[in-house]
Amino acid sequence: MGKQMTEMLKGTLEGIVLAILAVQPAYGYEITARLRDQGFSDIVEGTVYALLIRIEKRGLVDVEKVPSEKGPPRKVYSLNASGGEYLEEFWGTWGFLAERIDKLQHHIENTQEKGE
Amino acid sequence: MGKQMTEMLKGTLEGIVLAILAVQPAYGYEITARLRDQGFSDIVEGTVYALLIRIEKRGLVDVEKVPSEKGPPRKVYSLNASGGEYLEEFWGTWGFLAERIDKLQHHIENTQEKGE
DNA sequence: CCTAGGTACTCTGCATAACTAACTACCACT
DNA sequence: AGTGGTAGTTAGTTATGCAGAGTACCTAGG
Repeated sequence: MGKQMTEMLKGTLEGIVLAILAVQPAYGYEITARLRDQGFSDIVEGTVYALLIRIEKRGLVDVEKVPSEKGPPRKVYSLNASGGEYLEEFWGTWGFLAERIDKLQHHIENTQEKGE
Repeated sequence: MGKQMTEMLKGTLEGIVLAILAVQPAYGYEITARLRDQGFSDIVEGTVYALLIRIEKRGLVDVEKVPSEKGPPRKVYSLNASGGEYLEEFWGTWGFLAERIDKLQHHIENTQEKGE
């Protein structure tokens, strides 16, 4: 989706993945596939795996190794209490930002109506 | 506002500043002050100036030096045609991302209603 | 047997962008 | 001379996503 999206995903991708895990536990390959289904077609596998390791190190998720029928064992991640709090914080930050940006956008629309 | 906001601003701050300039031309110090007024209380001056230089190098804005009564000359930035296109693209990218994230959030709310 | 391909995860190096923190410069007032 | 508000610059750090290659496990076809 281009450079703009890449930069915008910094900081939001983490929340997106945590939100996916809040619905139900999942493993990396599955999360990547789900992101692709939801329209994030350019998100790279390596990015997701790195992110998962990061949030694991921060203690936001619990991990369980589960054997797979079709390949190497899966690392199934699930959101824990700490991750839940962090996700709440994320919603707060996101909400704040989204509100300001929406206001700016509407302000421009109104300006253009009157102005040009 | 903390680390989450810092990361989330990557990619969006640029759009925010371009949007401010779309309303009317402004200089760096003024933009910083306006951002602070709008609730981005922790945004650092250096960040804004660096961003302005970046978008100038990319040709998204025109610059004019205007003497100030109260200090060094101001660099007044105004959005040009190229910047306008880029801002349109930004709205598209932002809209896409905001839509997915909002859907995820509502999905979680519904899941929690039924589930726990 | 061994090659191709799907599943699943790891790793190194790179680019970008925001932050920290200091600095320069101009002006007014005391 | 010193303080403080205005206005912009710079060097170094950190965090995160991408590119691209590699490892490992399993199944099916030639």
